[in-house]
Amino acid sequence: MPELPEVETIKRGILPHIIGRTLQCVKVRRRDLRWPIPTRLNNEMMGQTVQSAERRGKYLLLYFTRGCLIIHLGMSGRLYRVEHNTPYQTHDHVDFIFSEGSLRYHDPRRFGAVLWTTEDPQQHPLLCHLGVEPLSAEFNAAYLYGYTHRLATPIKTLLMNHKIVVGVGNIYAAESLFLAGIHPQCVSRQLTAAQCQLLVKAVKQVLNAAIEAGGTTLKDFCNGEGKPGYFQVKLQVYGRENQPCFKCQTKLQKIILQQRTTVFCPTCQP
DNA sequence: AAATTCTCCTGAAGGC
DNA sequence: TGCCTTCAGGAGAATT
Repeated sequence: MPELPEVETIKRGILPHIIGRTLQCVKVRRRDLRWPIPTRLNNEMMGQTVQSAERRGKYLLLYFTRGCLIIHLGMSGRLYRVEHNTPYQTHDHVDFIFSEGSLRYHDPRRFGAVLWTTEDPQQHPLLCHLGVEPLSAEFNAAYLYGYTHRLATPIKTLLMNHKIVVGVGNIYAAESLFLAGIHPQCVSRQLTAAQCQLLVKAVKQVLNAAIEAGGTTLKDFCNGEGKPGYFQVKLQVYGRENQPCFKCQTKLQKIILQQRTTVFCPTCQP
C-alpha cells in the first residue's frame, strides 16, 4: 500500500516525464472515488502546463499553470506513465493525456482521491490542518514530546495522527516503534523525552531507508513494470506475527489498536 | 476536548 | 471446485 516513501518515489519518477508538458485532456472513466472527481476538472486543466510537483504527507500535488491537481492514492491507488492509446483495464479510472504519453490513475478499492483547486493547495480543507513532515527539522523530540506528555492515547495511535505528523501509516508506525524499542500500546504521556528522541530518529531512519530503496527501482517504477521498491526493505515486525524476532528470537505478538493490526516484540519493546 | 468507532471498497486468503 | 466469510487498510466523519 502506498505510504509516504512510495508517494515520494512516484513523485520523483513521474516528474521528469510531465514537467513542462501540456495537458491535452483528461479521460475519466469512473468518477466515484473517495470523493467524486470534480466535473469541471477537465475543462479547467486542459491546455495547462505542469510547473512543479510536491508531496505533502501522502498527498501528491501537481502544480499547473493556473491550478493544482491533488492526488491521494488511498490504499490501492497507483499512478504511472503509459504510452498513448495503451488499452485500459479494470480500475484504470483516469488518464491524464499529455503531449507525450499519459499519466494513468488506477485504484481497485477507490479509497483514493483526484481533486483540483485553483487556490493555494496548502489551504485546501484536506491539507490545511496537517501536522509536520516527518523528515523535516520541525519533527523533533521537543515537538513530539509537546504532544505525548499530555495525551493518553497509545503511542502508535498518536504516531499515526496526521494532525501531529503526516505520512506515517500502519507499516512504518510499527517498524519505527520496534526500532525505538517502545511498546505500541505505551500510553503517550508515559514516554520520556529521551524516548521521544529515539522515536523521532527511528521514524526518520525507517522512512529514509524506504525512500532510498524506492529510488533504486525508480526506473522500473516509471515503466510500470516490477514492484514498488520499498518492499525491498526488510520489515522487522509488520506482517510477521507469531514469527521469531530478528533480534532476540522471541515470538512476535499481534494486538489490535484502533482496529489496526499491530505487531511487536514483547522483549525488545517492553 | 479527547478518544474511539464507523465508513467507504475490492481482492486475497481461508474454511468447509 | 466453488461459495461463503473474514480480513486488510487511509483517513475523514461520526459518535461516545
